[in-house]
Amino acid sequence: MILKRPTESELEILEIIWQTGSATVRQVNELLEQKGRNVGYTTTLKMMQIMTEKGLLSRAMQGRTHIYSAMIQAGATRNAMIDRMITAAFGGSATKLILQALGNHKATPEELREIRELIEKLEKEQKQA
Amino acid sequence: MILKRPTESELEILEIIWQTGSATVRQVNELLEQKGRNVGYTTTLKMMQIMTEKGLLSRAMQGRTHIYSAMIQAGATRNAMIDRMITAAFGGSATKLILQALGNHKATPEELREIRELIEKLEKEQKQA
DNA sequence: AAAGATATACGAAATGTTTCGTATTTAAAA
DNA sequence: TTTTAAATACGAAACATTTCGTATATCTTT
Repeated sequence: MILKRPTESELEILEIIWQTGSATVRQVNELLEQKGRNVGYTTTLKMMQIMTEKGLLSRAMQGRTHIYSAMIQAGATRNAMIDRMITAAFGGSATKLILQALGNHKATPEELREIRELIEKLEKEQKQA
Repeated sequence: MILKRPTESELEILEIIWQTGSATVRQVNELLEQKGRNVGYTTTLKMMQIMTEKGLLSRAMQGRTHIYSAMIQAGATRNAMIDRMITAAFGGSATKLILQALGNHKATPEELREIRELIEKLEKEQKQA
């Protein structure tokens, strides 16, 4: 089966399951509510059933309850999203994306240092190669 | 009227109009085809009509042809996309997005230098403040 | 045991997006 | 002038996404 990329709503659910490791429908629904996303229980249930059909989630019975886990990884999914965005809106240039993100979000000194260190590491690797 | 964010297809059209400045339906349709996006002429027409209703495009008559222009700016739209993505998939941290993008796309030495210089500039600004 | 709470299953309405066929008008070409 | 080409308008089909109501089963409480 071909893995379609998750929709916006599916991503909200995935985010929760990535954070918790695994969760029941009720848990996901309550966490969504805490996030201000008010949606009926059966809606969340249906979403998660569909996501299971699509291969985004898997589930295991425990008593009469399903425990859901993510079948796609957070990192890989985020990378795919970044790729798509770079292709769709940044002319294929990751640098453009990064410059735009850097320019428009106040980063703390620690964050800037963290990014700079990664760049310096990458530059060092390039020199060696 | 509330501005909804553009859909995927709408973004493709916007990208073209941002690049060309303005364009007719036929021009957009041909550029889409060049990009391998094969879609009927009337489909492109309808999309651009809808986008005009939504306030994403505007148009001016020239002879019997409409010349379309973008009503939303590339930079602002890209920022909004980045924001949404950071919120939806990176726990609200721009740094996480940047680190992930940096880690997964081979940047050329020039690109790395460009990013590093922006960071150094931002760090200098922070010291002054 | 009866009543209530809590699960899943599933159909289908509501909404949003994409695609295109057909009608009509106008310009260009034969 | 007749035909062909090229433009817009518009309805509606085809899909995809989101939402929820209702049915049914199973636990839990009274």
